[in-house]
Amino acid sequence: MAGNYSVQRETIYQALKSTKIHPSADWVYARCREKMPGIGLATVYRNLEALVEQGRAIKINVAQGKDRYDADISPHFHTVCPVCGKVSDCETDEDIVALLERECGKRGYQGWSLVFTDVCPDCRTNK
Amino acid sequence: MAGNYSVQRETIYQALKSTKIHPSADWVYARCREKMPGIGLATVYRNLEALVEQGRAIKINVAQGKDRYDADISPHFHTVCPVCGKVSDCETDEDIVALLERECGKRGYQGWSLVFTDVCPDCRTNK
DNA sequence: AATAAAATGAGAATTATTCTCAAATTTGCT
DNA sequence: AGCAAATTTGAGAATAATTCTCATTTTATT
Repeated sequence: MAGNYSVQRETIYQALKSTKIHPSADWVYARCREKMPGIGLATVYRNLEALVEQGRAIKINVAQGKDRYDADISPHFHTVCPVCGKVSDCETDEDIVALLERECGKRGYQGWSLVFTDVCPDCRTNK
Repeated sequence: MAGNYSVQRETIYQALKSTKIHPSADWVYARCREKMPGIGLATVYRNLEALVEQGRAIKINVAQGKDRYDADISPHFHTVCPVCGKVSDCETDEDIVALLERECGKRGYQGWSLVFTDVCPDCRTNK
């Protein structure tokens, strides 16, 4: 297999690793442009997908339109704010992780995703 | 509060209740047009959202673009096929449900969603 | 260094969803 | 039942997110 590396891809990966906000493609694009003004949006989309395929990132699908990405591939839970769509990490109970991993294996599934709904502090305040 | 009823809304709800495929808006649209040829696509989108707000349906966010809806509002798990995006119900372990409900309450969250990744039989065959 | 393979940037194209608004339906009242 | 106010509809335009195309550049292989 040839290829599999480009300056852009690593820049994108670094940008993704640098944050815990579970950014969308356009956030990553803006971040990358600071270091690499010529980078294209399509390149960002392409490489985020590539990172997911390579197992270096995960994609989180939530309402509010945009797909979100996360370079933290360890098994963990997320919350989504039903008002603004913000995705956050939340306390991840290791016993539940173990249970889900076991359940997943038992059923022959490839993975799981546990997402809680939680109005975020910002949206709770502005209400 | 006035309003809150229309022939269209009930037709859309019936269409959604009639299937277990967790359809997207366009599927519901096509289904409704059989009984009500003049119905508009925007009406379907509007009412699916309304049903979710009323707690009569849930929205399932998965990759592959389209949002999916489900008139089954009982707590249950889903699988998503990473190849074709199909959403299915899967065996829902009541002990895990109870655990997640408890965890949710303990944390003050409003709800949870547990989705497993599983290549569906069709995609397993065509490979 | 030469060649093949893969990735890029730009913008066009596609897809899903939301918005706008005049007309129609439904609701609440008398 | 009849009427006004409120809500909802259908059609198509508008928006937003993502994917595609393709000529050029970068990376990998010899």
